[in-house]
Amino acid sequence: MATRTDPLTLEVVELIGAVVARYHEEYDRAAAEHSLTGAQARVLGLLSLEPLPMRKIAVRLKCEPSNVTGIIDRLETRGLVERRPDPADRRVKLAAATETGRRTARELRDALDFAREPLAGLSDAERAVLRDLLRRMLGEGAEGPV
Amino acid sequence: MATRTDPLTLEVVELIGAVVARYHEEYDRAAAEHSLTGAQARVLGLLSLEPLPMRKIAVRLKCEPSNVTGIIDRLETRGLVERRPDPADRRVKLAAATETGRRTARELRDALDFAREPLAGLSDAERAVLRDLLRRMLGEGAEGPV
DNA sequence: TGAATATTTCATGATGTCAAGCAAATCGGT
DNA sequence: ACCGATTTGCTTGACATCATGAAATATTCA
Repeated sequence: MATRTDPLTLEVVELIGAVVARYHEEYDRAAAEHSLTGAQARVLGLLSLEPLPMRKIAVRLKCEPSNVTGIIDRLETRGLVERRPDPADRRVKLAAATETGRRTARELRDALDFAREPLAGLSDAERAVLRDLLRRMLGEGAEGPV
Repeated sequence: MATRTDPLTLEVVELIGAVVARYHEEYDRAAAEHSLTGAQARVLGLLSLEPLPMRKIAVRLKCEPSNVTGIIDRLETRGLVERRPDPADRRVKLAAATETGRRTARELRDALDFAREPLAGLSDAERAVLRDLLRRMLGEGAEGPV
């Protein structure tokens, strides 16, 4: 069994650190091209799929709801998102991407090279192996993707 | 060849997103146990290996040097880091971890379960495969680890 | 009615950028 | 070798974003 100090494990951990760094670089770069911050791009991506109450956005982002207020404020100011009342519960405000917001989110997804470029060098079989290893690494506790 | 929309590639990208999220959770949690922010923990980790000029810390963090000033200020206030003059160049200030800082950095590394826990389920052979796939994913452009 | 929920506001702090400033090193022309 | 101009390293200040926590408000639920 591997201890945490064996060279192979250490190298894998280093590589994962490099993947994390690379992921953020790409994400922030793509966001910046649309004058968005990473957090704004992430929320816009969520809302481009479906409107969400503020509270649920906070859960997805793992942050306080009061924080989400500001992020949505800034997206709303730029016309990418709008607040709608929830007909079922008047306490709730649904944040929804506008048409412009959905377009921006699509462009952002397309610009995110992290998906294609680094994986392009791997064959289908290798990608399948990678998928299985990552799945097992993340274990059962990892339901929802980002 | 895989397009960016084939289901396998998409799942791998999702899994990588999950790994990134998990990595940060673990890192920030470990840092918070020592009342450190993620950025502070990262800098302290760097400085526990060797003293660095402010400028080089900024390069490692990919941020402006003026930002590093504040981070080092806060670490210095808590006695984890000290500024020393560089004998070779009097413009330069070397940030160095104090004895307390090195101890904190060591405890932090030990508390970082991301290294052991998720990888513990993989055999040596599987870890080797994972290493090779990650290496190829990152390509040649990925010299320095985090 | 009273407790719980959803959102916002306010205060505060960490992190990030950029522009401006100072001190020290380096360069180029004489 | 000298001296002025530029460059380099760091800090400061102003400002925006992101994050937390406490308090206020409105609405729902028991």
